[in-house]
Amino acid sequence: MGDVLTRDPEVPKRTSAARERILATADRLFYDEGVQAVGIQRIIAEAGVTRVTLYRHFPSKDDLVAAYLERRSAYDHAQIDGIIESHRDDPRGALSELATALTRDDFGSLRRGCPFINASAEFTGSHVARVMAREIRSWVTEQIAGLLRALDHADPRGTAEQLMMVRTGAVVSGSLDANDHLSEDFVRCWERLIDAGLPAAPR
Amino acid sequence: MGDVLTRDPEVPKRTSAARERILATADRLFYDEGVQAVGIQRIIAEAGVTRVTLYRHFPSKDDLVAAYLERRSAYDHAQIDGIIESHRDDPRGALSELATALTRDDFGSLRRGCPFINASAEFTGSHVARVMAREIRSWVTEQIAGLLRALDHADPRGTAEQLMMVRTGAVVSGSLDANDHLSEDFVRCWERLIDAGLPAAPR
DNA sequence: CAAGGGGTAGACCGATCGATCTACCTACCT
DNA sequence: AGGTAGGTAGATCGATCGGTCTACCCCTTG
Repeated sequence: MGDVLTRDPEVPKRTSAARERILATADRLFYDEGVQAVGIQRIIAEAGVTRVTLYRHFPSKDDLVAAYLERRSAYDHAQIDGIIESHRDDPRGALSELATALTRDDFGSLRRGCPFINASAEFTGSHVARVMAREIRSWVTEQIAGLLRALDHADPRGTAEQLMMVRTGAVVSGSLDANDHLSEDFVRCWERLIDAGLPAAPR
Repeated sequence: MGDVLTRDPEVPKRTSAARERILATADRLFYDEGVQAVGIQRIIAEAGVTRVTLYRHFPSKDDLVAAYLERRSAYDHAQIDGIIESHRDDPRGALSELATALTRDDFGSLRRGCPFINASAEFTGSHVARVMAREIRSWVTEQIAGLLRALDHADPRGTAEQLMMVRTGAVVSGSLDANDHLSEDFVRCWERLIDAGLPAAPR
C-alpha cells in the first residue's frame, strides 16, 4: 500500500504545461506593462490557452496576480539563500555579493524596476500585492541584519534598513533614470554603509 | 487705460472653480488608488462636475494625468527651491533641510509613496508619466549636486546620486514597510553619505 | 442687446473588462 | 472499461471603460 494519494514523490502539486505557459505569460506582461493595464484576454491570447483553462487554474485575476508575485518571491528567496549559503563562513563576502549580484544579474532583467513595488502602486489597503511586498522586503531586511550581526556590526537593524533603502533606490533609479554609473555608485554606497559600523580594523 | 485683457492682474490664465475641483479630486484619487484604477466616472462624480466639463478642460485622460503630475512637480520644485533659497549662504544646512523636510512634512502625506514612481509603474515606453518622472528626478539630483559642489565635495555627482537612492528608498519604504525608525535611519544615512566626502574638518 | 465661454443634464457610442456557461475531446490511471 | 482531470472552442453575461453628442442655462463682456 504505502503512499496513496500521489504517485509522483517529487511534484505533489501537478504542473501542467498550460499552467506554466499562463504563468510565464502573465509574468512577462504584468511586469512589462503593469497589472491593471493587462487584461485576461491578452494573457490567454499570448499564452495560447482558452479562457476556461485559465479560470480553472486561477479562479480570479487576483489569484493570478498572487501567483505571479509568488513566483517572483520564490526566485528572490532562492537567489538570496544561495548567496548566503555559498558564503557560510564569510558574512562580509555574502553582503558584497548581495550587491554585486544585483548589478551583475538583475539590473538587466529589472529594467522595469521592482515587481512588488510596481504592483503595490496599483492597489490599495491590504491587497495581496501589498502584503507580499511587505513580506519579502521584511524578509530580505532580516537576512541582511543577520549577516551584519554575524560580523558584530554596531547597528545591524538600522544598517540593514539603510542598505534596503539604497538597494530599493538603486532598482527604482535603474528603471527610471539615465545613469550609466548607477552600479558603481550603488556598490560604493553599499560597501561604505557596511564598513562604517564594523568593529575596529580586523587585521 | 492700462491693462486691457484681464481685470485680474495676478491670474492671467483663467482659474475656473470647476477645473480646480477636478484637479484636486484627480490628485487625491490617482495618488491614493492608482491612475488606471480610477475611471473618469469616479472623478466627475466626486468632483461634482459633468463629463462635458471635464473633457472641456482635459481633452483626454492622459491630459488629466499630465496635469496631475504637473501639479505635483510644481509643488516639489517650489519646496526645494524654497529650501535652497532660505539657506543661500549655508549649502550644508540646505542639504540637511532637504532630508528633515521630507521626514517632517512629507512622510505623512506620502503614505502611498512617490506619485511619479507609482504612475511610472503603470505605463510603458515614453508615456508622459515616465518622462516627467525622469525629468523631476534629474532636476532634484542636479540641485543636490549643486549644493555639494558649493561645499567642495569630493564627488558631487556620485554622491548626489547616492543621496537620491536613499531618498527614493526612504519614500518607498515609508509606503510599504512597517518601520518606526525610518526617519532616523534615513537622516543618519543621508548625513553620513554627505560628510564622508567633505574636505577635511572645517574647524 | 448680442455673443460667447463655462456650466449642467443625460443619452449614447463601441470597446473592453472580469467572469460564467455549455459542449465536446483526449490522455492517462485504476 | 471506465472515470477523471485537463484541455479546446466559442457564445454570453453585466458592468465599466474612455470619449462624444445634443440641448439648454447663466453670466460676463463688448
